[in-house]
Amino acid sequence: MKQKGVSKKDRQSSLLDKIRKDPFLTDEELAEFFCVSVQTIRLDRLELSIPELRERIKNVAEENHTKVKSLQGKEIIGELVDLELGKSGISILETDHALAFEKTNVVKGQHIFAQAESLAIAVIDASVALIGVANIKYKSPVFAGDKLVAKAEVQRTRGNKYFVWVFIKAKQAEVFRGKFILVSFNK
Amino acid sequence: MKQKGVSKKDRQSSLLDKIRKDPFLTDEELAEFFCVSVQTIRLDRLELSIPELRERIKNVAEENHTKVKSLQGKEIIGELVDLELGKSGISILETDHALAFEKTNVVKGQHIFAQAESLAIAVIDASVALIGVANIKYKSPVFAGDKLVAKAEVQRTRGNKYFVWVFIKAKQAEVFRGKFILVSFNK
DNA sequence: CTGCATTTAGTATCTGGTACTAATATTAAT
DNA sequence: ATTAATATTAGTACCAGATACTAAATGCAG
Repeated sequence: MKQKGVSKKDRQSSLLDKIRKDPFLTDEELAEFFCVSVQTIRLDRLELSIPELRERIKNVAEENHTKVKSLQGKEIIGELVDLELGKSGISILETDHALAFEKTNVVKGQHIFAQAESLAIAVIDASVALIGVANIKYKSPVFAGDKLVAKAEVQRTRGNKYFVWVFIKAKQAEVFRGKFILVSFNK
Repeated sequence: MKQKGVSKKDRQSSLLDKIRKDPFLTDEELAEFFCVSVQTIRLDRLELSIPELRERIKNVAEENHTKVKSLQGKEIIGELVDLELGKSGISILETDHALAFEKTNVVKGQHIFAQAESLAIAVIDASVALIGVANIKYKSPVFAGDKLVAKAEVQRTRGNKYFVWVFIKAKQAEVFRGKFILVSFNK
């Protein structure tokens, strides 16, 4: 049951791999690659229930289309629910497994940090502020599903420097606190 | 030059919008929506140089396919160039405008933080570690294009807790330092 | 040599189009 | 109202990349 080197089984598993790596290949290109006829590729796809090129492309597009949306929605990480420019702000971040470590379900610190930082920036005015120094403490781990409520308060300003405290709570408990020193550039 | 309500111009700008929002619509569906013939839709697309459905889907897919790849490639943010598990590690992150504020070209703190954090985790072993506490200082701003070299060192371990220092330099100058306290879960 | 799996070939058909030609509104201006 | 320009619709031929189906050719193993 062997031919010029590769059996049907080998070809099929290799086909799966090939298509997984590059879903943009036509049957014709695949046929050429495997040195078989187009019909053979089609039979293989049928047996492995791999959809046709157009379906594959559509799947990739659909998958990531929704992903991009959710990323765009997070220009400011978390939802800004209150804002007094130059004074204070509140944002809420609904965490989920996408933000957490797979095995432990613990939300990655960078997301918590990003929420705090983006809120701190929003309070001053995102477009022209920059983080100078931050002093941060994670008080306790956050688990996927927790709703994070971040409060930012401008402590004081000195010239073009802003000192902003951000506290984040999940279920009443404080999980994060940090001081952000922001420098404004627009005179 | 007006018909049952909508002029050509209105229809076309509305068409642009419609397709931008949902690139997965066929000419037929669009024709039905606008109550015109399929040919009219095709003329409109021609005038507005909107590609056909399959091209649109392909574009979405391709765009996000590469995006997903680069995100996957950044599971560890920055490139790991040296690693002694449980002891130390070095990663390099080439920054660009995508990581920076548009107007000021200053790299957002969260990316620097993410590099440091992911390196700290990598040194211990990503799969089972978690950030407990971090104490961070941004020493000076980083500009898009700067190459960030992060060094991590495990200072000491106590039980399942690891104390890791991370320093990041850009052009010899230290731009970041932080202490990460990691807790390992796998006994 | 026989028999079954595998591979190849070929035809009809489908979708969602392009490219092109031509006819038919619609409407503004004279 | 008539005419000219604009907009819309209709219809045909064709294409890519397939599916679905039938049939023939080629292993290759027992």
